[in-house]
Amino acid sequence: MDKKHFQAEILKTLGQPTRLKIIDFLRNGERCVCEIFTAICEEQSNTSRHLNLMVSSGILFRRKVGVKIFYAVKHSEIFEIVDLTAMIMTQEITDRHKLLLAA
Amino acid sequence: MDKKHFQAEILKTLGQPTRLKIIDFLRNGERCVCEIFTAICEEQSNTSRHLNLMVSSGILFRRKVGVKIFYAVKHSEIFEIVDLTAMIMTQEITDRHKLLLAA
DNA sequence: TCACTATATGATTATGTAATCATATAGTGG
DNA sequence: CCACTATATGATTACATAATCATATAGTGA
Repeated sequence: MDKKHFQAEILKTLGQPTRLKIIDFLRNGERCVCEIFTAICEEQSNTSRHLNLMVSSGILFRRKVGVKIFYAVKHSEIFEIVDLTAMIMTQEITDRHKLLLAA
Repeated sequence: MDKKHFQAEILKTLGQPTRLKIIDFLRNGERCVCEIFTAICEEQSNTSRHLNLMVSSGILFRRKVGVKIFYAVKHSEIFEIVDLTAMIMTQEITDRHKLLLAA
Protein backbone atom coordinates (compact mmCIF):
# COMPACT_ATOMS: atom_id res chain seq x y z
CA MET A 1 0.00 0.00 0.00
CA ASP A 2 1.46 3.37 -0.91
CA LYS A 3 1.66 6.38 1.36
CA LYS A 4 -1.30 8.30 -0.03
CA HIS A 5 -3.52 5.24 0.24
CA PHE A 6 -2.54 4.65 3.84
CA GLN A 7 -3.23 8.28 4.78
CA ALA A 8 -6.49 8.19 2.85
CA GLU A 9 -7.57 5.06 4.67
CA ILE A 10 -7.01 6.65 8.09
CA LEU A 11 -8.92 9.79 7.15
CA LYS A 12 -11.75 7.96 5.40
CA THR A 13 -12.15 5.71 8.41
CA LEU A 14 -12.30 8.73 10.71
CA GLY A 15 -14.84 10.39 8.43
CA GLN A 16 -18.01 8.67 9.56
CA PRO A 17 -20.39 9.98 12.25
CA THR A 18 -20.80 6.74 14.18
CA ARG A 19 -17.04 6.25 14.30
CA LEU A 20 -16.51 9.84 15.43
CA LYS A 21 -18.96 9.20 18.25
CA ILE A 22 -16.95 6.15 19.25
CA ILE A 23 -13.67 8.09 19.20
CA ASP A 24 -15.22 10.83 21.32
CA PHE A 25 -16.40 8.25 23.81
CA LEU A 26 -12.88 6.82 23.97
CA ARG A 27 -11.29 10.16 24.91
CA ASN A 28 -11.14 9.04 28.53
CA GLY A 29 -9.48 5.72 27.82
CA GLU A 30 -10.34 2.16 26.90
CA ARG A 31 -13.90 0.86 26.99
CA CYS A 32 -15.48 -2.49 26.19
CA VAL A 33 -17.96 -3.03 23.36
CA CYS A 34 -20.99 -3.23 25.66
CA GLU A 35 -20.13 0.15 27.18
CA ILE A 36 -19.50 1.68 23.76
CA PHE A 37 -22.62 0.62 21.92
CA THR A 38 -24.92 1.65 24.75
CA ALA A 39 -23.17 5.01 25.12
CA ILE A 40 -23.44 5.89 21.43
CA CYS A 41 -26.93 4.40 20.99
CA GLU A 42 -26.09 2.06 18.13
CA GLU A 43 -26.70 -1.64 17.59
CA GLN A 44 -24.17 -4.03 19.06
CA SER A 45 -23.42 -5.63 15.68
CA ASN A 46 -23.03 -2.32 13.92
CA THR A 47 -20.74 -1.01 16.66
CA SER A 48 -18.67 -4.17 16.50
CA ARG A 49 -18.17 -3.72 12.76
CA HIS A 50 -17.06 -0.12 13.15
CA LEU A 51 -14.64 -1.08 15.92
CA ASN A 52 -13.11 -3.82 13.82
CA LEU A 53 -12.77 -1.47 10.88
CA MET A 54 -10.92 1.06 13.04
CA VAL A 55 -8.57 -1.62 14.30
CA SER A 56 -7.80 -2.61 10.69
CA SER A 57 -7.07 1.00 9.79
CA GLY A 58 -4.67 1.36 12.71
CA ILE A 59 -6.85 3.81 14.64
CA LEU A 60 -7.79 1.61 17.59
CA PHE A 61 -6.27 -1.27 19.43
CA ARG A 62 -7.97 -4.11 21.20
CA ARG A 63 -7.32 -5.89 24.50
CA LYS A 64 -9.13 -8.98 25.66
CA VAL A 65 -10.05 -9.43 29.32
CA GLY A 66 -12.06 -12.57 29.85
CA VAL A 67 -15.14 -12.37 27.70
CA LYS A 68 -14.90 -8.62 27.33
CA ILE A 69 -12.93 -6.83 24.66
CA PHE A 70 -11.64 -3.36 25.37
CA TYR A 71 -10.91 -0.86 22.64
CA ALA A 72 -8.80 2.29 22.85
CA VAL A 73 -7.48 4.95 20.52
CA LYS A 74 -3.97 4.01 19.49
CA HIS A 75 -2.43 7.37 18.58
CA SER A 76 -3.03 10.69 20.33
CA GLU A 77 -2.78 12.31 16.89
CA ILE A 78 -6.26 10.94 16.19
CA PHE A 79 -7.72 13.26 18.80
CA GLU A 80 -5.67 16.16 17.43
CA ILE A 81 -7.09 15.51 13.98
CA VAL A 82 -10.65 15.44 15.26
CA ASP A 83 -10.04 18.65 17.20
CA LEU A 84 -8.62 20.35 14.11
CA THR A 85 -11.77 19.49 12.15
CA ALA A 86 -13.80 21.09 14.94
CA MET A 87 -11.74 24.26 14.51
CA ILE A 88 -12.30 24.22 10.76
CA MET A 89 -15.99 23.78 11.37
CA THR A 90 -16.11 26.79 13.68
CA GLN A 91 -14.35 28.94 11.09
CA GLU A 92 -16.66 27.74 8.33
CA ILE A 93 -19.70 28.62 10.37
CA THR A 94 -18.43 32.15 11.09
CA ASP A 95 -17.46 32.57 7.41
CA ARG A 96 -20.88 31.52 6.21
CA HIS A 97 -22.54 33.73 8.80
CA LYS A 98 -20.52 36.73 7.59
CA LEU A 99 -21.53 35.96 4.00
CA LEU A 100 -25.16 35.97 5.05
CA LEU A 101 -24.77 39.31 6.85
CA ALA A 102 -23.02 40.81 3.83
CA ALA A 103 -25.75 39.68 1.46
CA MET B 1 -26.26 19.33 9.59
CA ASP B 2 -25.01 18.39 13.04
CA LYS B 3 -21.47 18.73 14.29
CA LYS B 4 -20.41 15.11 13.88
CA HIS B 5 -21.71 15.02 10.32
CA PHE B 6 -19.82 18.18 9.40
CA GLN B 7 -16.58 16.83 10.87
CA ALA B 8 -17.15 13.49 9.20
CA GLU B 9 -17.70 15.18 5.85
CA ILE B 10 -14.39 17.04 6.07
CA LEU B 11 -12.48 13.90 7.02
CA LYS B 12 -14.20 11.67 4.50
CA THR B 13 -13.50 14.19 1.78
CA LEU B 14 -9.84 14.31 2.76
CA GLY B 15 -9.68 10.52 2.80
CA GLN B 16 -9.25 9.80 -0.88
CA PRO B 17 -5.89 9.36 -2.65
CA THR B 18 -6.61 11.62 -5.63
CA ARG B 19 -7.79 14.39 -3.35
CA LEU B 20 -4.74 13.99 -1.11
CA LYS B 21 -2.56 14.38 -4.21
CA ILE B 22 -4.41 17.59 -5.04
CA ILE B 23 -3.96 18.96 -1.52
CA ASP B 24 -0.28 18.12 -1.64
CA PHE B 25 0.07 19.94 -4.92
CA LEU B 26 -1.66 22.97 -3.39
CA ARG B 27 0.82 23.28 -0.53
CA ASN B 28 2.58 26.09 -2.35
CA GLY B 29 -0.56 28.09 -3.04
CA GLU B 30 -3.37 28.39 -5.53
CA ARG B 31 -3.28 26.59 -8.87
CA CYS B 32 -5.68 26.40 -11.80
CA VAL B 33 -7.39 23.21 -12.91
CA CYS B 34 -5.17 22.71 -15.93
CA GLU B 35 -2.05 22.85 -13.75
CA ILE B 36 -3.58 20.52 -11.19
CA PHE B 37 -4.81 17.71 -13.40
CA THR B 38 -1.56 17.54 -15.35
CA ALA B 39 0.50 17.56 -12.14
CA ILE B 40 -1.42 14.72 -10.52
CA CYS B 41 -1.87 12.72 -13.76
CA GLU B 42 -5.64 12.46 -13.63
CA GLU B 43 -8.35 13.21 -16.17
CA GLN B 44 -9.56 16.79 -16.39
CA SER B 45 -13.17 15.83 -15.71
CA ASN B 46 -12.30 13.65 -12.75
CA THR B 47 -10.07 16.34 -11.28
CA SER B 48 -12.82 18.91 -11.74
CA ARG B 49 -15.26 16.74 -9.82
CA HIS B 50 -12.84 16.25 -6.93
CA LEU B 51 -12.15 19.99 -6.79
CA ASN B 52 -15.84 20.82 -6.70
CA LEU B 53 -16.41 18.25 -3.99
CA MET B 54 -13.67 19.79 -1.86
CA VAL B 55 -15.17 23.24 -2.31
CA SER B 56 -18.56 21.91 -1.15
CA SER B 57 -16.96 20.36 1.93
CA GLY B 58 -15.27 23.65 2.82
CA ILE B 59 -11.74 22.40 2.18
CA LEU B 60 -10.88 24.51 -0.88
CA PHE B 61 -11.91 27.85 -2.25
CA ARG B 62 -12.13 28.96 -5.83
CA ARG B 63 -11.15 32.17 -7.63
CA LYS B 64 -11.96 32.93 -11.22
CA VAL B 65 -9.46 34.78 -13.41
CA GLY B 66 -10.69 35.04 -16.96
CA VAL B 67 -11.28 31.56 -18.26
CA LYS B 68 -9.11 29.97 -15.61
CA ILE B 69 -10.28 28.91 -12.20
CA PHE B 70 -7.81 28.80 -9.37
CA TYR B 71 -8.22 26.57 -6.36
CA ALA B 72 -6.50 26.84 -2.99
CA VAL B 73 -6.68 25.18 0.41
CA LYS B 74 -8.92 27.26 2.64
CA HIS B 75 -7.70 26.36 6.14
CA SER B 76 -4.11 25.71 7.19
CA GLU B 77 -5.50 23.06 9.56
CA ILE B 78 -6.02 20.86 6.51
CA PHE B 79 -2.27 20.58 6.03
CA GLU B 80 -1.82 19.91 9.74
CA ILE B 81 -4.31 17.07 9.54
CA VAL B 82 -2.57 15.53 6.55
CA ASP B 83 0.78 15.85 8.32
CA LEU B 84 -0.61 14.16 11.43
CA THR B 85 -1.77 11.18 9.37
CA ALA B 86 1.76 10.94 8.00
CA MET B 87 3.06 10.76 11.57
CA ILE B 88 0.55 8.05 12.44
CA MET B 89 1.63 6.15 9.37
CA THR B 90 5.27 6.30 10.39
CA GLN B 91 4.45 4.99 13.87
CA GLU B 92 2.30 2.21 12.43
CA ILE B 93 5.11 1.10 10.17
CA THR B 94 7.62 0.98 13.04
CA ASP B 95 5.08 -0.86 15.23
CA ARG B 96 4.43 -3.47 12.57
CA HIS B 97 8.13 -3.81 11.96
CA LYS B 98 8.78 -4.45 15.67
CA LEU B 99 6.02 -7.05 15.69
CA LEU B 100 7.70 -8.82 12.81
CA LEU B 101 11.05 -8.77 14.59
CA ALA B 102 9.49 -10.07 17.81
CA ALA B 103 7.77 -12.94 16.00
C1' DT C 1 -17.99 36.07 -35.24
C1' DC C 2 -15.05 31.88 -35.05
C1' DA C 3 -11.82 28.81 -33.44
C1' DC C 4 -9.56 27.74 -29.33
C1' DT C 5 -8.65 26.76 -24.56
C1' DA C 6 -10.38 25.98 -19.85
C1' DT C 7 -13.71 24.01 -17.03
C1' DA C 8 -18.03 21.67 -15.73
C1' DT C 9 -21.57 18.19 -16.11
C1' DG C 10 -24.81 14.24 -17.75
C1' DA C 11 -24.91 9.34 -18.18
C1' DT C 12 -23.10 5.09 -17.16
C1' DT C 13 -20.61 1.42 -14.82
C1' DA C 14 -18.31 -0.88 -11.26
C1' DT C 15 -17.39 -0.89 -6.64
C1' DG C 16 -17.68 0.22 -1.69
C1' DT C 17 -20.31 1.25 2.56
C1' DA C 18 -23.61 1.37 6.55
C1' DA C 19 -27.25 -0.64 8.79
C1' DT C 20 -30.07 -4.51 10.09
C1' DC C 21 -31.56 -9.07 11.36
C1' DA C 22 -30.43 -13.48 12.51
C1' DT C 23 -27.12 -16.47 14.07
C1' DA C 24 -22.60 -18.20 15.52
C1' DT C 25 -18.74 -18.31 18.76
C1' DA C 26 -16.49 -17.98 23.10
C1' DG C 27 -15.75 -17.17 28.00
C1' DT C 28 -17.84 -17.71 32.93
C1' DG C 29 -20.34 -18.71 37.04
C1' DG C 30 -23.60 -21.99 39.04
C1' DC D 1 -22.34 -29.28 31.55
C1' DC D 2 -25.73 -25.45 31.05
C1' DA D 3 -27.50 -21.04 30.83
C1' DC D 4 -25.95 -16.54 30.33
C1' DT D 5 -23.49 -12.61 28.71
C1' DA D 6 -20.26 -10.51 25.39
C1' DT D 7 -18.76 -10.17 20.87
C1' DA D 8 -18.34 -11.26 15.92
C1' DT D 9 -20.05 -12.46 11.40
C1' DG D 10 -23.03 -14.01 7.21
C1' DA D 11 -26.57 -12.32 4.21
C1' DT D 12 -29.17 -8.75 2.52
C1' DT D 13 -30.62 -4.10 1.20
C1' DA D 14 -30.26 0.61 0.10
C1' DC D 15 -27.28 3.98 -0.99
C1' DA D 16 -22.83 6.52 -2.10
C1' DT D 17 -18.61 6.97 -4.70
C1' DA D 18 -14.94 7.19 -8.33
C1' DA D 19 -13.78 6.94 -12.92
C1' DT D 20 -14.73 7.46 -17.77
C1' DC D 21 -16.47 9.16 -22.11
C1' DA D 22 -18.87 12.43 -24.44
C1' DT D 23 -20.60 16.81 -24.52
C1' DA D 24 -21.86 21.45 -22.90
C1' DT D 25 -20.58 26.06 -21.40
C1' DA D 26 -17.90 30.11 -21.11
C1' DG D 27 -14.12 33.32 -21.78
C1' DT D 28 -10.54 35.19 -25.26
C1' DG D 29 -7.86 36.59 -28.99
C1' DA D 30 -7.57 36.77 -34.10
